[in-house]
Amino acid sequence: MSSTKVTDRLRAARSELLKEADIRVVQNQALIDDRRKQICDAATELFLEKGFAATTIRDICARSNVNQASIYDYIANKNDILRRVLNQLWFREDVQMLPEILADDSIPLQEAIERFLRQSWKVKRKGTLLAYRCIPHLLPEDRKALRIREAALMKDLSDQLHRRLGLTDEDPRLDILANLVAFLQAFGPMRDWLHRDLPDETIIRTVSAGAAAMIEAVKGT
Amino acid sequence: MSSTKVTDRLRAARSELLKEADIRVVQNQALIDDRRKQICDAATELFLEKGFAATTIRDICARSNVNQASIYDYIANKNDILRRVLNQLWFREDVQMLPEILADDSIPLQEAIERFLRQSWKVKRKGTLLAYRCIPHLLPEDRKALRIREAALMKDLSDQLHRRLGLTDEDPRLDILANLVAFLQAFGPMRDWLHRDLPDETIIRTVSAGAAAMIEAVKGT
DNA sequence: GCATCAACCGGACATTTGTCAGGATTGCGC
DNA sequence: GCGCAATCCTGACAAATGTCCGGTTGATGC
Repeated sequence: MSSTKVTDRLRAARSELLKEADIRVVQNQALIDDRRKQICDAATELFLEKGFAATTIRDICARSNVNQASIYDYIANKNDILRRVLNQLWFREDVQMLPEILADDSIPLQEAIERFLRQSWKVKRKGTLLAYRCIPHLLPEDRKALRIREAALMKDLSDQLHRRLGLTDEDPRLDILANLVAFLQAFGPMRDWLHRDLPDETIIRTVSAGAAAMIEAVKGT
Repeated sequence: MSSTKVTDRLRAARSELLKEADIRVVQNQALIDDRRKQICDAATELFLEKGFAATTIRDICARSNVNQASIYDYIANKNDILRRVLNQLWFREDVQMLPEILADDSIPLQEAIERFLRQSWKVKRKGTLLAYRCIPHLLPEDRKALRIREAALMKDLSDQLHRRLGLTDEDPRLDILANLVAFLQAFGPMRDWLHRDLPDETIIRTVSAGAAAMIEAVKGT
């Protein structure tokens, strides 16, 4: 299981976006991009405030200043908006995934996790929240795409952990650890209603140290 | 900060249920209890399957075999159903809270967490899932009740950890750890779509060991 | 100044939703 | 068998929602 292979699988999984409808009413591509950004920005705010199901097209139109009829010249339907928002916020190209960081052995485990969480919380907070909250509203095919992506990520992550710990044989606990670390990515976003008074940096460092200890603990059987 | 005081605060927080409306149409209390159970059971399933907002009163009536008009003789409205369901599943009296278990020093840290997670996952799985998913749909006052309860729990938990670790002065990281452990309660329920092939016991033990290591790691600065 | 066409929008549609009034039904005491 | 109170349910209402038809506006090229 060479390192390039890992990267390939990751890259493949990464391109596994949710399928966005294409609409051929408006032709000016720059305009389309503009309006879609307006729409998705408004939708993101609203989905986070009120949830997907409780947000109406009218809400989105009002906040984005797009006409209720015109909005269908830019998006196919409400679910299409959710897909676009998730593609933007959850499948971000500009955030390194943890296995990528871990592949560089010059970075200690704890520091790697720290870097991962810091990036993720800074730039993907909303996306994480949205993903965890909106999974039930996705269509089965979209949920499948998500699962494929996540499974590939987990596989690479557990491979990297395996390598880092210098284990020789399989250990099912690695899968659990991989899932745990991924889950911790949601800790900050999901529980910020409870510890809004603590500085993010303190949280990031404590969680990273904890995660590293958790992983190291596997070495001692 | 005596141990009895801790228990008092916990008991107080525990009684902080969400307020259920009382309706004075039907008088037979046994009947009321029966019907409410039917309704809440059906609602629980549906909320988990389709989410709160996407579930209609008609859905609940159909699955619970309660008439669409009669249902309002037993519950006040849709939100009232959610409150009752959460009171049943999330505020359970029959699951020990972690601070209670930790108060008994004869139980090692890891084993205490293990016991907590095992109980919680066996009996509160649905409740946990529901709570995390439905918080956005609660009315502000209900969310406040939840937050009060959770804050009290976190305070006690971090006190117990403080005591267990034998620390002498305050450490803000204890709050974070307390929140982390509480968050891990949701790990099994929330990510079971990804590791359905691993046996629960393996997961519980790995997570508990990890959590214990995470906590111990604080001692070594 | 006019024709053309891309972009915009007023208003409406069919449906679904939460809710409940008021009549129908049931079971019980006598 | 009758009367009565407790429970059930038919059917409806107003409001809200996703969607989009068909007309209007405005800029551009001539």
